[in-house]
Amino acid sequence: MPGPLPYPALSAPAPSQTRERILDVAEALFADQGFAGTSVRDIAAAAGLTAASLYNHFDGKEALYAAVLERGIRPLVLLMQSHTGGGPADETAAELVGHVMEHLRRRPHLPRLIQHEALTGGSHLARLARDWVRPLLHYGTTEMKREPSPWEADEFPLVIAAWIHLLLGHFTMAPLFREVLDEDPLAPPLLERQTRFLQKLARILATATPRRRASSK
Amino acid sequence: MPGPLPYPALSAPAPSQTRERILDVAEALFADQGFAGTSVRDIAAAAGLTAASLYNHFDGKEALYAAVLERGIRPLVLLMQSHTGGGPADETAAELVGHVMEHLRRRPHLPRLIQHEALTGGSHLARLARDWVRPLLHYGTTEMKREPSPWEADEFPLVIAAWIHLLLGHFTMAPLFREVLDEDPLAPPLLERQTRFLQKLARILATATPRRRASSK
Amino acid sequence: MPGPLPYPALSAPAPSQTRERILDVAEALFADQGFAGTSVRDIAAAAGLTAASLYNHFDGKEALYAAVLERGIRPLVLLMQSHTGGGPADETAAELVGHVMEHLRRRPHLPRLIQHEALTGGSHLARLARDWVRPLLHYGTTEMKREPSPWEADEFPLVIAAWIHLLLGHFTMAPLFREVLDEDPLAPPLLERQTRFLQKLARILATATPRRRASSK
Amino acid sequence: MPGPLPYPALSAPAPSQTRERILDVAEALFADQGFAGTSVRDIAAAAGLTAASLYNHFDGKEALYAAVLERGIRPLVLLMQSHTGGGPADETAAELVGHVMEHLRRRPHLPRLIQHEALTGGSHLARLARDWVRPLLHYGTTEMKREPSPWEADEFPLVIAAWIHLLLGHFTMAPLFREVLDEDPLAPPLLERQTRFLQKLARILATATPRRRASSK
DNA sequence: GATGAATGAGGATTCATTCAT
DNA sequence: AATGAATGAATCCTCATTCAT
Repeated sequence: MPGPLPYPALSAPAPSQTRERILDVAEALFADQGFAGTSVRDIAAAAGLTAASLYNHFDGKEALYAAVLERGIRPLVLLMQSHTGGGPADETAAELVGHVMEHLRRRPHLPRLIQHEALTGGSHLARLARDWVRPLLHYGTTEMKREPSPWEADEFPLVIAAWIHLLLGHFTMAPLFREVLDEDPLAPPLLERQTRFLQKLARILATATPRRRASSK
Repeated sequence: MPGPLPYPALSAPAPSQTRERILDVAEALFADQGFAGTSVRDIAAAAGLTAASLYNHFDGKEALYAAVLERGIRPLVLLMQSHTGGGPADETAAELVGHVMEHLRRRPHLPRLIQHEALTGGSHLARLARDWVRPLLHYGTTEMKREPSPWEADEFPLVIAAWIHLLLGHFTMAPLFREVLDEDPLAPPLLERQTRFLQKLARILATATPRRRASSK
Repeated sequence: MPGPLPYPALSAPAPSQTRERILDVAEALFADQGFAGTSVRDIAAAAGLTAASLYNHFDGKEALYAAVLERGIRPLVLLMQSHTGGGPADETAAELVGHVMEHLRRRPHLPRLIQHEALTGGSHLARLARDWVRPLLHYGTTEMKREPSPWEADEFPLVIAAWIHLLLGHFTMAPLFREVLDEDPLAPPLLERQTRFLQKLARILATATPRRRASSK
Repeated sequence: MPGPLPYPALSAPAPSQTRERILDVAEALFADQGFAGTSVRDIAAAAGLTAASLYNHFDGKEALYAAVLERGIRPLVLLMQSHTGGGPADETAAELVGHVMEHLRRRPHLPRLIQHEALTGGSHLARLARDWVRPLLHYGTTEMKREPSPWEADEFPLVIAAWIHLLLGHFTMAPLFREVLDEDPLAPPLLERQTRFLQKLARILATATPRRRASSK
């Protein structure tokens, strides 16, 4: 049932099929090769255009990149927001993991786009941090405060970060593990196992006895 | 306390101070901007040379990159090998985490180099997989078989991968989290906390009840 | 009387004035300085372009060179083919000499292009040999078999080669002889004398008594 | 009497074995690829040296080229001089052809060096013309005046030039004809046949009826 | 909307040459 | 006499971008 673009722009004014096609191929190429490693000409060619024609749709390479990032990250932000009102912690965490994995499964370029941007410290990092990481941090911290957990308060951000690493890492490291596993990390079977694995981990951590520091307190 | 190059090359034919300097700056620049985003001229300039002079030391950009990768990864491989003979699982895991973190602390560019390579599916991935990931996978799997753990056999590779994501992610995502945390993820205090956090996680997982199959089935 | 390009390409997809201009100046420069001695920038400049612009018309220096060679040699090949049906040998030889000289007079760069290619053993030699020398060899040999001549069968190829040396040599050696003669070898008067001289030689050889080897036979 | 390098060293003042080796490989490379197409580094490497070391023996690329040319052409000039006093024309011509061919057989790079220089109109053309072509022209003209021949006076230079084209062409065109003949033009058998062919041609021309002016006018 | 053509800036690499060792 | 290291200039070519059509 879901199309290639799960979050259908909500109310876009006819997204100009060509524009969308450019965004698609640009997303794939930027995710593969990063901003510096991708040429406008290659993007245009992959979209069936000349480089010159691409400038009828975007103001330049940088603007195109921004659009790709924006289009990719907005749904992720929305997904986070839609989970801010939660239930019992042990379920919510596993649920959220499931939903995020489901989202990334449909947009497998996204983690690599984010990772590229994080690595090179690009100019969109600030927005990424503000719109995506900060809310997530806030939500996660709030959640962890509500329920007992093995973690100290000053570890909360590290826990959130760890979940991001686990979720994205599976995608960003896929080419490396593809070489060494028998399966493609991005193929459905392994994606499902990874999802269940992470959910299991979430449950283990949720039920882990927070008995430490009993003496230190 | 130790110098910047803890693993003294083991078999260098005369480190040629300039060559080493080039490798240093190239490592930093490649880690920051990736292969495509880094220009030979910039590397040379950062090393106090002309681009032409750099070619007296390396056969080209690609060869320089290979040398950087080689120099960076070899110690990591050796570190893995030196831990293949382990003690009680619960200690070994935390210990290994500590040692790896200590190593990465001294060579903070390494995780980003690896991540860049993994993202772009570069030509050195195969070597990376063979020399580093595969042994690690083998060692970890063996270790997990020896002791009870919450994980099924088919989850073992995912556990290893997860640890890699956790260890490297802290470094590769540092620029992103720097924007949102009050601290620099690569500064000593947070590095130490991350180390202890991961070790704690290791212990929690090691002692988690392996209630699998018994109840779920 | 006709223009500079007597053989109107026969099947050009739109000569694109600029492209033709580039070919013209490239032909002159390659003929003067050879492939290695000619820079793309110089060609572009001579055509009133930037080097970058030249790449909108040709895929690279090598491709441009190939196009120059192709454009130069094709008419020569066609000229040869149009003379394959001959009359009495003594006339045909002199006639052919006249036609070839007339052709070379209009395209004086051609012999030097060919000579450069032959000297450096370039990658287009094989094509040159196949399309131009081999048919010429075949035709000449056939012709010589039909009429008595002073030459033995195993000398036929050497005779053909000799004619090539005589025809091209006048052009390829022009700069050298310009220094020592009072006239320019490529100026009309001397070109005409050279033509008549070669035709006279052709007639002399055609009528030379083949009395040799009378005893050996 | 002669210079430092007439034929095989006869009495050289220990020509610095290395210098000679450089000259040898430079001659071969310049003959193959021309001046522009040959790099100092390649020459040095072929001589078993570094480019820097080559500068201990020659003042630079241009000087080395000049030395190669000088060393190659001087013997040719001497050869010409030694034949200035001739006997009966019909023998002298064939004899001279034989001697020149013999000389070129031993120094097969020479024709290509000369041809390269002639093609590119290099800076050594003047010397070449003065020392080699002009005497040859003078000698040949004188010789032709002494005996009846089919040629008019104003054709004399063309006859000389033709002989040069025939003699050198066999060598400069060798790569082209190698592709199309069954034999290597520079291998002994074909070299001998070419020599006999040219000598035969010389005799034919020498005995051709000088019916000029008488009938044609 | 699309494109061919043009271009300045910059990409990696090679070149001939110098100089201290 | 030989070399490693350095370099300015030049090599071919790609880049992102513009503009008239």
